[in-house]
Amino acid sequence: MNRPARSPARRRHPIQKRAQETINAILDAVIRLLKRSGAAAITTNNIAETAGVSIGSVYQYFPNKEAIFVALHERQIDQVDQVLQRKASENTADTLDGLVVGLLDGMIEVHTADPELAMLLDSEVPHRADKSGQFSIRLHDFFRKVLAPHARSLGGAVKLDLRAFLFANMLEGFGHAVVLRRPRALSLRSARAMASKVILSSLKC
Amino acid sequence: MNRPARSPARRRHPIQKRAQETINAILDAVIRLLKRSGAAAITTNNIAETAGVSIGSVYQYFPNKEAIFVALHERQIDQVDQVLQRKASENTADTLDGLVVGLLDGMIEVHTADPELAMLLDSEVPHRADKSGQFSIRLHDFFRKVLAPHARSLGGAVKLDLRAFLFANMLEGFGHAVVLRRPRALSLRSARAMASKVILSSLKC
Amino acid sequence: MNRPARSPARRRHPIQKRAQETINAILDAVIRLLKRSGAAAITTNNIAETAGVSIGSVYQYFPNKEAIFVALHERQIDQVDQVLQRKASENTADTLDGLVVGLLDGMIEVHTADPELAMLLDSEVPHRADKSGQFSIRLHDFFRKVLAPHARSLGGAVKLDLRAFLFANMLEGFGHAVVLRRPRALSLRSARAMASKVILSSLKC
Amino acid sequence: MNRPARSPARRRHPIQKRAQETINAILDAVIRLLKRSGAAAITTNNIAETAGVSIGSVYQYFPNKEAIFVALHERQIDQVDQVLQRKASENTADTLDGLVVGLLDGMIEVHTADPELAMLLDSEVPHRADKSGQFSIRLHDFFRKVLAPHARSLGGAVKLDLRAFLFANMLEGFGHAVVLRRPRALSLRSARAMASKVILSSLKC
DNA sequence: CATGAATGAGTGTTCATTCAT
DNA sequence: AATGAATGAACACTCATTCAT
Repeated sequence: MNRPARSPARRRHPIQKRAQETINAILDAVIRLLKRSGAAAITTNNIAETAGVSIGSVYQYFPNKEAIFVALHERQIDQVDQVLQRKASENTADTLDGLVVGLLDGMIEVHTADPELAMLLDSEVPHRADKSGQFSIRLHDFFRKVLAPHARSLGGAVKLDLRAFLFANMLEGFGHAVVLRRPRALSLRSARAMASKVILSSLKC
Repeated sequence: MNRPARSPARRRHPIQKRAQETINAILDAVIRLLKRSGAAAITTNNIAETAGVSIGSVYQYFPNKEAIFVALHERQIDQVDQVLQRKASENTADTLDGLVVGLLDGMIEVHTADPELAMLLDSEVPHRADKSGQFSIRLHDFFRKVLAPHARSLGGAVKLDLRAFLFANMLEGFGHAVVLRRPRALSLRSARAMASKVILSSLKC
Repeated sequence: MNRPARSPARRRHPIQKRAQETINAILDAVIRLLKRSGAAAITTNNIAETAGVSIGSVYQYFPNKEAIFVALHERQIDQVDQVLQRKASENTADTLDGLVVGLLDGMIEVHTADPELAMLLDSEVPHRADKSGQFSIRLHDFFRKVLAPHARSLGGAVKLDLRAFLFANMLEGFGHAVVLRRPRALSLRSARAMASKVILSSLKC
Repeated sequence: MNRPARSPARRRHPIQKRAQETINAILDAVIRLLKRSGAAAITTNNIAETAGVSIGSVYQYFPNKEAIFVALHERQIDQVDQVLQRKASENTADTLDGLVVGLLDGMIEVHTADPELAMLLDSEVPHRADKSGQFSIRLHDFFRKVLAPHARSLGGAVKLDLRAFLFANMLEGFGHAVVLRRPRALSLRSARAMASKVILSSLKC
C-alpha cells in the first residue's frame, strides 16, 4: 500500500521529534473533542487548548483547519495500512484461507481498538469524497498485490482484479459491521466466523 | 420498514400541500448547493435564496440548520425505503434468488439515479452517527421480515437473524460500491452479476 | 390628575367593548410574559399568542411594539391615578395628617396589590425618559392641588410648590421602598408608620 | 461598601492595564451611543465600532450583550461607592449633621456630574430587578455602618437599622429628584437645603 | 519558534411587520 | 375584522486566521 508523495498540506517536514509530538497532540486533541463534544465543538482554538499548545503553534504545522482533518484521516489510514501490511507479511507463506482470515482479523482489530473513533471519523469529520475514494482504491491495489500469489486458486489472472475489488469492499464493510453494527444477539466470535466463511466462499464462487 | 414516530425536529406539522412543497424546495436547494459549490457554500441564507423562499420561511419549517440536514437524510432514507418496499412486493411470490436480485437491483437503482448525491450526502453532509446506525438497524429489521418466508431455504429460523444482518450489510455495501467505487475496467452489468452471485452464495453457505 | 389628550399612538378609538377587552388581553399578556419569562421573552408574536389573539389583531390596535409598552405604562398610571383620586376624595374633609396618611396608604395599596409588577414595569419595560418624567410632573401637579386647601398649615402659598414636590417624591419613593425593599426585620405595619411620621414631619419642618 | 466576589460575567480577568482600558472604552462607547442615538442604536457591532475595537475584542471581554449592560451598571455603582466612601471618610470625625449633609452632597455630586447619564442608565439600559435591589441593599448596609458611631444620637442601636433603611431610600430618592426632576422654579441650592433639612429631621423624629 | 490578543468577514437566527385570504 | 404565513432587515455572536511581541 504505497503512500502517494507526501501531501503539500503539511507545512514543514517534521524532522524534529518535538514537532511530530506536537502534531500528534493536535490530532489527538481533535479526537478527544470529537468524542467528548461532537463535531460542533471542533474549533481551531479548541483544538489548540485541548492539545495544550497555542493556536499559533497549530498554524505552525497546519496551513488551515481542513489540513488538520486531512492529516487525521491520513494518520488513521496509515494505521490501517500498517496493520494490514503486518497481517499480510505474517500470513504470506500461508494458504489463501489463512491470508484472508488474517486480513479480516486485522480489519476487526483496527476497529475493535477504538470502535467509536472509526465511526466518528467517518460520519462527523468532513472528508472530501475523493479522499475516501483514494482510500478504497489504495485498498483495492493492495489486495490485488496480496492476492496475486494465489491467482491460480482464484480462477486466473483475469478475475484477480474482480476478486480484489470484491475483497476490498467486503473487508471494509465487514470490518465496520462486525464491530459496530452487530446485533446484540450475535457474538463477535461468531460474527467473525460468519464473515470469514462468507468472504472465502465469495472469493471462490 | 416502518418509520418511527415523526421526529420533533420539524417545527410545524405540514398538513398543507403548500408547506410540503416548501420543505421539498428547501431540501432540493441544499442538494443543488452541495453539487454546485460544496458543503462550504451551504448557509441558511443561501439555502433560502436558492429555494426561492425567505430565510424566515426556512425557520418556519426547521428549527435550525442541523434539522435541515436531518430532514434531508430522512427523505433520502424514505426514498430508499420506498424502492425496497416496492421491489420486495414485486418479488414477494418469487424464489429467494429472485427476491435477492430484485432487492440488489433496487439498491443499485437508488444509487444510479444520482450517484453524486449519494456520495455527497454521505461524505459532506454532517450526519450524527446514531442516525446512520438507526438506518442500518431498520434495514436489518426490514430484511428479517422480507426473508422470513424463505426461512427454510436459509437453514431455519435460527439463522434468519444472522442472514438478515449479513444481507443488510452486503446490500448496503455493494449498492454503494458497485455504482460508486467500481474500477473502470468493470462494467455495471458484470459488477451487478458478481454482486448477486456473491450475495446469494453467502446467504446459503 | 387630568390625563393629557389621548395619545395618537392607539390606532382606533375603542368604542366597542370587545375592542377594549382585546386591548386589555394584550396588555395582560405582556405582564404575564414579563413575570413568567422576563423582558427577553416579550415579542409581538409571543404577546399575540399569550393574549389568545392573532398577531394581525395586535396590529389592529397598536401601530407598533413600542405603543404596547406606552399603553401598558399608561394603564398602570391610570390605576395609580384612580387610587389616589379616591383616597384624596375620601379624606378631603380631613385634616392634613389624615390626608397624607390616606395618600400614603393609597400608594402602598397600589404596590401591595402586585409588588412584582411595579418593579418589573419599572426595571424591564422600556420607558422613554420623558414619559416617567411626565408621570412625576403629573404627580407633582396633583399633590399641589390636593395640598392647596392646607396651604396655611404648610407655611403659606409660597412654599406650597416646594412641599408638593417633596411630597410627590417621598410618596413615590416610600411607596416602592416600603413594599419592595423593606428589610425582612421590618414589618409592613411599622414601615408604614415610620414613613407617615417622616413624611408629616418633613412637610412641616 | 464591600463589593461581592467579582461576577463571572466577565470572560477574562483583566490583569493587564491594556485590558481594563479596552473594557472602559467599550462601556464608554455604550454611553456615547445611548446619549447620541438612544437605546435602539446600541448593537454590539455599533459598540465595537464606537469603542474603536473589533467586535471580536468585545466578545473577548464580555460573554454577551447583556453582560456589557451589567458591567456598565456595576461601574456606575462603583463610582457612587467611591464618592460616598470618600464623603464618609471626610466627615467621619464630624457631627451627624455634617456627615449626613456630606453624604447628600455626594449623592447630588454623582448625579450632577452627568445628569443625563444617570437618567438614561435608569430608564433605557435594561437592568435585572435584583441588581438594583442589591444596590439598595448595599447602600442600606453601608449606611448602617456609617451611622453606627452616631447610634446614641439616633435613639439607640435598636432603631439604627430603621434609620439606615430610611436614610438609604431618602438619599437615593432625593439624589435623583433634586437633580433630575426638580421643578424649574426651584434652584439646586434651595432644593439641596430643603432635602438636607428634611433628611435630618427625619432621622431624628 | 511560541504565544495569544486581536481581527472582522461571515453565520445562524430572530422578530417586528405586512398583506393576501 | 380577524388570521397567520410569509417576509427580510437587522442582529448577536463565532471562529479561522494573523501578527506583534
